[in-house]
Amino acid sequence: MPKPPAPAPDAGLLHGRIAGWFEANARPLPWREPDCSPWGIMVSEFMLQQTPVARVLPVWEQWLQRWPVPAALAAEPAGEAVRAWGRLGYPRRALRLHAAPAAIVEDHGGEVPGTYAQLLALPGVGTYTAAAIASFAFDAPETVVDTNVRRVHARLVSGQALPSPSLTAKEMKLAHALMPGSDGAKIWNAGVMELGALVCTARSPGCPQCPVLDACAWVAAGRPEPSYVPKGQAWAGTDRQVRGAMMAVLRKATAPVLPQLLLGSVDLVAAGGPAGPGGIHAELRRLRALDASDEQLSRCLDGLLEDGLAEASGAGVALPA
DNA sequence: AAGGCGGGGGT
DNA sequence: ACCCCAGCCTT
Repeated sequence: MPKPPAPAPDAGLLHGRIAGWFEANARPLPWREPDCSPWGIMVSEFMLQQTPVARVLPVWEQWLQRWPVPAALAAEPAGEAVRAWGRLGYPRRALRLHAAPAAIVEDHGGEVPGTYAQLLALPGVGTYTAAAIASFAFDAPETVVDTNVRRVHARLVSGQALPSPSLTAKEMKLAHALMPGSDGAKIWNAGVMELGALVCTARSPGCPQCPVLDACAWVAAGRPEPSYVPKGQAWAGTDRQVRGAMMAVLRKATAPVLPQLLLGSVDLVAAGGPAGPGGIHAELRRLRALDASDEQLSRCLDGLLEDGLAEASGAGVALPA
């Protein structure tokens, strides 16, 4: 009788090792506590889209205290969400995290829905976030693939230093194939993510601490260099920087801001106002310090209005009501 | 498939 | 200085 080819890799071994490592090494994050609501998990997932855990923690605590259920946030103006978002970055996420509860109230009786398809239909919820909420909040056997998971799979199974620039169908197929039975799905999803975040990091992986070091294809291959160089995002001088500075002004403002102040056509001293640190005046000076052109300032303000991150209010501009 | 969209801490 | 982070949406 011919010997069947050994499955490569031994998924069962990986499941046990990573689950054991996770139980012993997982960070105590509040959205992982057993009593955390699906809403709390959903808020964490929105905030964690491209923002590291350490910066999310304090803002998440404030949001959950202020808006303990989706309906509480849905009842507020969008601008309150944008203001409470603070400096987490990508403030469009705050708009979406404000719009999602409206859809939850409208379509799901105020309760975060529990299926992948229902979640995917919510504003700001893509394939990753839908799978993550379904898995972590509802223990649904969905396949969660984020940047950490992709990197772990690339190394452990594919022998590559880094995953491809964008998620491919082949990667998703591999991720599905590696999933354990539904009993272990949640721990597997969370465990692989945590392994990528704490040990199998992008820059300097802690291979000596890895629970699956002996099974790693990348280590077996001698840890080859990445086959491509990730393209970094420019920052200085970009519209994103200017938009961010304008949003910082609007968050600090307690009244509509005259557009001439944002566009730089009025002298700040002549405009008066409080000069103390931390106020709107300080944020305006930071905006001016970018030395953006009139065209760029105008383009950025128009963009913020277009995006709904700001709106006209009387003679000025303010966060959306 | 590619590009826009924040911001800060680690290296 | 540069890199990276629990991505999503539009073109």
